[in-house]
This record gives sequence, C-alpha cells and structure tokens, in this order.
Amino acid sequence: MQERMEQNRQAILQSARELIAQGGIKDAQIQAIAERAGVSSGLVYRYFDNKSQVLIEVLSEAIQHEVKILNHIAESELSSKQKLDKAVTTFVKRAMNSPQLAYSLMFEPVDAELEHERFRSKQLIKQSIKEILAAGKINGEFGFEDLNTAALCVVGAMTFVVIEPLNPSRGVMFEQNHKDYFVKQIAEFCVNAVQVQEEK
Amino acid sequence: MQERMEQNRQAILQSARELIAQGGIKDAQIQAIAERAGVSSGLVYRYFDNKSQVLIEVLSEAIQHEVKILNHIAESELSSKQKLDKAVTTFVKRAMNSPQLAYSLMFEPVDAELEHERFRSKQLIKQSIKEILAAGKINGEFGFEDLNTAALCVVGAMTFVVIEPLNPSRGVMFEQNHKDYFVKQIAEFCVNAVQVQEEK
DNA sequence: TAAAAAAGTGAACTAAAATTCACAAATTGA
DNA sequence: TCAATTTGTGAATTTTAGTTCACTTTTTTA
Repeated sequence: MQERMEQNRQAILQSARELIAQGGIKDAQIQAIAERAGVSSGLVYRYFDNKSQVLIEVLSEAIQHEVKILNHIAESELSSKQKLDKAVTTFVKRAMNSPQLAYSLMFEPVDAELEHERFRSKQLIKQSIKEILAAGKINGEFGFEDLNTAALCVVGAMTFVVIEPLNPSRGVMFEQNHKDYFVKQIAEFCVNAVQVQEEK
Repeated sequence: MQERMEQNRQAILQSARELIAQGGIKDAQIQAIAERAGVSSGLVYRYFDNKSQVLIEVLSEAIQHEVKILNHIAESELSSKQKLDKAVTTFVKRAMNSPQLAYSLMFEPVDAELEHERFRSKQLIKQSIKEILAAGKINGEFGFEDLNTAALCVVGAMTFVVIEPLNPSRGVMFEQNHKDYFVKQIAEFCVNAVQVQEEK
C-alpha cells in the first residue's frame, strides 16, 4: 500500500529528526531511528540508500523551513531595520526551542556528501540575510561596507548565541522572560552593527 | 630517562595538535597520533589515561594561548574601541591561519568530559571580551544594554566567520589582501554593534 | 486462490577505532 | 653484572555502529 509506505518513510524521517533534536546527529543511529519509528533497521534501507540520505533529507528540510520563514520576512513591507530585527528575533527564538537541532543543522560535522548539501542550505540562510542588508544599504538605512562579511557576522552572532548555552549546564538560563529579553538584545546588536553611524 | 619521557609526551601532544589542525578531531586517531609522533599506539596509554585526556590537553592549551593574547589586549592602554578592534582582528587573523583547528576548538562535538573542559576554556574567551566591553560601557564609549549578550554576539561573529568558509570549497576565498580587508570588516562590524548610537 | 512480487525482519557481517595485554627492550640500583 | 623495575611494542580484543541478506509476511494480480 502506497499510503503505508509513505507513512513509514515519514515515520523514519520524523524519528531521525527527534533523535537529532534530543542528542544530535551522534545519537541518531539507524537502530535507534528504526526502533523509535516502529520499524526494523533493515527497512530503513528499503527507503534510503544509506544513513547519509536519511540525514540529508532531515537536515535539508529543517533548514529549508527556516529559510522560508526568513525569506518571508525579507519580502515583507517593513523597513530594512525592522526586517533585520524581525529576522534575527524570529530565527533565534525558533532555534532556542531546540538548540541541539540548531547546533546539528549548523555545526555538527557530517560526511562530505551531507556537508555539501548542508552547505548549500546554509548559504540560503545567509542569502536571505544578505537581501535584507542589501536593500537597507541601498535605501540608506544601513552603512556597513562589505555585504558578504556583514551577513556572515549576523548569521554568526545569531547562530552562536543559540548553541553556546548548549554546553554542560543546560537550561540554567532561560525562563521565558529572560528569553525574550535575550533575543531582543541579540537583534539590537545586529541592527546596531550595520546601521549608519552618525559622526560624533 | 625523564627527558625522553617528556619528549615523548610532547611529541604525542604536538602530533595530535597537528592532526586536528589538518582534519579535525575526527582525524586524530590514536594510531595516527602515535605513528606521527614516532611511537607505538600502546605507549600513548602509558602517558594518558585515554584519548579524551590527550584531546583535553591539546584543546585546553590551544585555547589558553588565545585567551592570553586576548587578555593582553584587554589590559593594554588603548581606548575601549581600539581594544575591541584589536581583539577581534587578532583573534580572527590567527584563527584564519588554521581554521580547522579553530573549528575543533570551538565547535566540534566531543565527549562529555572534554566538552566540560572546553566549555570552561571558551568561557575565558568570552570573559576576555566581556572585560573590554564592560570597561567601554563604563567610560561611555559603548552603548549596548546587556553585557553578556553583547559578548556572546561578538564571540559568535568572530568565530563563525572563520569556520564558515571551511566548508566544501576550501581556500577559494583568501589571498592576503582580501584577508586583511575581510578581517577589518569583521572588527568594524563588532565595534559598530556595541558603540553608542547617536540619535538622528 | 495460488503464484509472483514487494515489503518487512533482525541476526549476522563488516569496518573502524579505542583499548588492553603479554611480551621485549631498556634502565636502574644494589 | 644481574635482578627488578620501568618503558615501549603491536597484535589481539572489544566496542560500536552501519550495512547486508536469507528468510517471513503481506500485498498484488492473473
């Protein structure tokens, strides 16, 4: 039955995604994925050539989703400043809901093939930020010099802040209040960084 | 002979460091480390309890070194702006000389014990930046709101920019000229981000 | 409804890498 | 110099996880 097969396929992908969100790619083993999806390990290989293919699909989809959200903001009717603020805020807030997944998406090492795929996806995130910055530069809201570097720094700041507190003592940080404040600070940092600086 | 043993120990550590700089922690296997150091794999275990201990020593030392350099800048007689500029510039330039090592130091996943150690070291980097920022806030040069977040963003930007171009097509980017320009942009980004913003 | 095809299983196979250990070589100290 | 201790070796063992495959179950179809 077509339908059951599609369900299996999705169950495997979702299971993999959940495991990655919990413990990173290192914890997403075929056995574990299969078990959690309620199928045998062998079956995974009926649906995917190998483990990399499973991961590629999970990671690409997850990043694509974030990219869509960012693009939507980039194409909205806000001022460039507001766009950048919203993009950073949205990205960081979402990422903070599963920081481990964010880490895996952005940083966890993977084999060459997957790395290649992921790189493309990551470029899309940068691309989205770049568009916001480029528009802002043209209309005079932003005053940075090099578009590419500025975008890199923004993406760096907004991803690093999420994964850094991942370390030993999880969850120490955040009740919702702090979280909102924190996110606001990050967005402000990024906006300031690229804003036109008035001479004193 | 004490001396020979110390040499062996150092050879093992250096070998590990070099392998990490070339291909990351994933390529620093006990066999490879031992071979490159000119000793047998078994000997590594006479000097270290296990692989983690080797890596802990390599990574901690490497980060400590960077921290010293940053602290030196933080304690110099420059203005806060100049300090931050110099700190970012220095860190990024140095990191760009072995981006793979920088990645391993900052991001490559490791076991819990090593992660714990590394986290402490990373905190020291942030701490160093924090001191620069805190001083600048007090003397009115800087105008960010939350010290911790600002430091996190700076560290995020300056580490991310180094590791990002690590991906598929290495070395595409940088002849020395571009490199200098690039580094300058990053430092400017960070300084702008925390500088007092004049109202328009 | 019975043969053919496809989906599903999980134990066995493989591979890679950390770690151990029985042994050899070198060093020490009496 | 000879026994005891320490340093050094590397093949064998262990561990962990990906992958295969002979077999079972289910579905399709003629």
